[in-house]
Amino acid sequence: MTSLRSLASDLGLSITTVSRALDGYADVSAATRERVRTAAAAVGYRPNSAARRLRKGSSETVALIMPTEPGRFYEPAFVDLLAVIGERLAARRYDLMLLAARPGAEELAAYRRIVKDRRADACILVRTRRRDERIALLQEAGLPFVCHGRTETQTPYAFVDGDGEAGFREVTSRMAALGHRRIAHLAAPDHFTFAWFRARGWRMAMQAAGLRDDLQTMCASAEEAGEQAAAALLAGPDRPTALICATDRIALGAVRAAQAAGLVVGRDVAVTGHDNIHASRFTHPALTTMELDVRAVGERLADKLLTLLRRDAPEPTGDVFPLRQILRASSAEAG
Amino acid sequence: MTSLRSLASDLGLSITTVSRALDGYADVSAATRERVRTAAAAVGYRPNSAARRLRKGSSETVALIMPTEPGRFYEPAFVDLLAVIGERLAARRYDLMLLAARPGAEELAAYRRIVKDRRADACILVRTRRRDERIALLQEAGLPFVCHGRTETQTPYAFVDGDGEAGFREVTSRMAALGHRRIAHLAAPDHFTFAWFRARGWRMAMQAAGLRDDLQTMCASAEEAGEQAAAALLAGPDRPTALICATDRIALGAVRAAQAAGLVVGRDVAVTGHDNIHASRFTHPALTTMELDVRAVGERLADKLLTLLRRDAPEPTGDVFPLRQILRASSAEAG
DNA sequence: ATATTGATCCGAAACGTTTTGGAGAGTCAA
DNA sequence: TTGACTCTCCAAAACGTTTCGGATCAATAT
Repeated sequence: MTSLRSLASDLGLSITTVSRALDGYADVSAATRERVRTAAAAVGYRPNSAARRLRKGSSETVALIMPTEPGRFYEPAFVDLLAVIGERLAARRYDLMLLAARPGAEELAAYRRIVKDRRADACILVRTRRRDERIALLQEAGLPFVCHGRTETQTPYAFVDGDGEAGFREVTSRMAALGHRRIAHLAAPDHFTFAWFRARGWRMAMQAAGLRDDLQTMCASAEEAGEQAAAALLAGPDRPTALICATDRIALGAVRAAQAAGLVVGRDVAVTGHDNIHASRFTHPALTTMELDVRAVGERLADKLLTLLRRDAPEPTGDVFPLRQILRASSAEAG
Repeated sequence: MTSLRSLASDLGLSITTVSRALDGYADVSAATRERVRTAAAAVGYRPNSAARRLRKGSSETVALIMPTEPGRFYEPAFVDLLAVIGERLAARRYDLMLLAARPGAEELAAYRRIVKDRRADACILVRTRRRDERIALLQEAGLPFVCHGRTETQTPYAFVDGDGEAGFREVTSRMAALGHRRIAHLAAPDHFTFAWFRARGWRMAMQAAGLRDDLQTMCASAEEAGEQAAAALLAGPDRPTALICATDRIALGAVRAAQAAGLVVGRDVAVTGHDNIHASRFTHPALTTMELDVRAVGERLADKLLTLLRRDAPEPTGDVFPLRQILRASSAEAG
């Protein structure tokens, strides 16, 4: 707990000078600056964050509010994302504050509190929806933020997202090229932007291949939901020969439904997912899927936020990352 | 940004009185206390946290440092745990600060920084190891903390853990009761306390059943590692008929190894895990496993921490939660 | 009548930092 | 000699809260 005061008296300087020396003002001679800095380093001085925040009026904190669903919140590589973002922010002396709130009123209230009390200098939004009230709230409040995922809005905003549309276009046209004709899409709820883009990619590929694009069912991104949805599709009149699932969790359910229907996945029916969750490599058969570089995404998110936090804040921009396709046995393209 | 000052002048009172009224001191009459409180509620006054922290010398923050492995950090229901803890702490106006650090020197340095700079009033430790330097560091520093998981130490400390020993004793003796004689244990690295307890539970059940307890292999808690370890065991001279895996991820690998060896899981060989990860219900066959009540654990962790943070801090205590056994087809007991 | 007590209230200091608005000393030019 | 300018440095205010040590006044005790 060495304070600026004790440092100053040790050095025979004023508090002002020590403070400014450490902050690198031109105000203080190079000699004393060096002297102050070595002394500060020697005693391991680090400014008291509460005092600094009080004085500067900023919190040096970035908030991330997890939308916790009534059941469970599941985001594929969320923990890795948190770790990367946390590291990156810590390097610039920003704290990462984690909050949890149920989507809806409680969630918005949490954001409003952050704005009103200046609890954070910026926010990270995850699980963005096509219509996302959070965006407008933060834009009006003028609080910098960056989204993991896109939303539908006119005003520019900062985001990082995976290119689900291209990814699903690619996997779908691969299936078409393999000779599949009835290729169904098991979509996640389309108020989530990611689900909308993936469905769009599938549809575009179907149209490009001249195939009917009405074999689509929507279900929650969970194994049970995927199982039910797939069972219904497979029991229908025109049984699909390929199931393009919005997420790996849906795909795991679909695999089970197919097996329950007596089909051999990878031979009678192809199944593909998205996320490359750990289990996807170890199901039987292993799941064809696609993957985002979480580290790259996390770093980009943090970097974007940090630039927004500078004084000369530029226009926010969005980045879309390509997906890496992973071919496995469930789609009969590889072993 | 209503301050105590504006509130005071609005009410024609001093800052002192308003502050004390809000804090409920007996110092101020019931009438004015009520008057102040309604006024504060009306304008939505909330004390500036930086000022409060500066003055009180506490940070009103709880830190959680994720040990990020060189590869990836994986903790079964970590996100849910975070959400529950975050909610619970927020109700008492504590912030949850999330940091990431690689285990070892970097991690310890992070804890030291928290201690030295008083960045947090308390810590939550996850992934505790049998020999855990973090414990001693925090105990010496006198910083309150609570562990998710146990460690080996003489001094009392606060923890919440699942009763892995009982859980594994139970599943192992169930296997023995079903007639299995060569029951192997695929253990996680035994510097993790959880792995050590699970191995112990298995061993005790084996001895109680009069079976040889040397069929044990250690491997990382990942599918690949489990697959290799299981493959080796199954290729050995005395092929085990049951594989008790320390984690579901290991079990998923074991299932695959068994299938690769031409065995039918659930008939030729039983496989069980721990965690009840999402995928475990949707593998083929579904995985027998066991589960901890994450919400209960998270709430208990937070509550323990909050009591430690009171002035009259009592002796820290530890709680062990029972595991719920989940019988599925992989162990040929059900479904 | 005076001292004592209790109930309310308040002024001012303190927490540790950043920043404003100079002060003092030296240099240079006129 | 004076004025202007530069280079260093610093005193003091401010951020918004909590808390210490009274102050005021009425009621009660002596």
